[in-house]
Amino acid sequence: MAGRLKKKSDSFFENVYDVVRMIPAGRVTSYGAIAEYLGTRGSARMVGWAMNAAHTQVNDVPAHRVVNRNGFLTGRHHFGGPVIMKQLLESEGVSVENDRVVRFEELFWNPGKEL
DNA sequence: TTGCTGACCGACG
DNA sequence: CCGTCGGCCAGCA
Repeated sequence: MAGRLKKKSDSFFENVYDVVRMIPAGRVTSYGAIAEYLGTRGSARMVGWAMNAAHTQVNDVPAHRVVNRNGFLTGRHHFGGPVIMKQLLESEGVSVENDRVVRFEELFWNPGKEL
């Protein structure tokens, strides 16, 4: 069998999407945490940029569960609406106030730790 | 092809 | 305390 069971991520983006999809509902993570899990801690920017490309993906990428290190919804403007991200999070039971995730530290999901 | 940008993070002064 | 800069990598003109 020639090989690869899974295409092992042709792109760095695929890796990011895979991690983001693993985030359980009602939980949130940060760009840096994903980057660190992928082994590229310094490339946290690419994680955010991957989210931008995620919009082109047919698969549902819960990018709304990804926030910055402070728990602020930095990318809320990229969902097609400034309140979409907030509503999605609240729909999953995550309280968002002042563009910030309430009890972010409690809801924080570490991909390298939880897995 | 080269160069710029980008939803971040951490360090430094 | 707050402002600024560097780093990382991939997509796009």
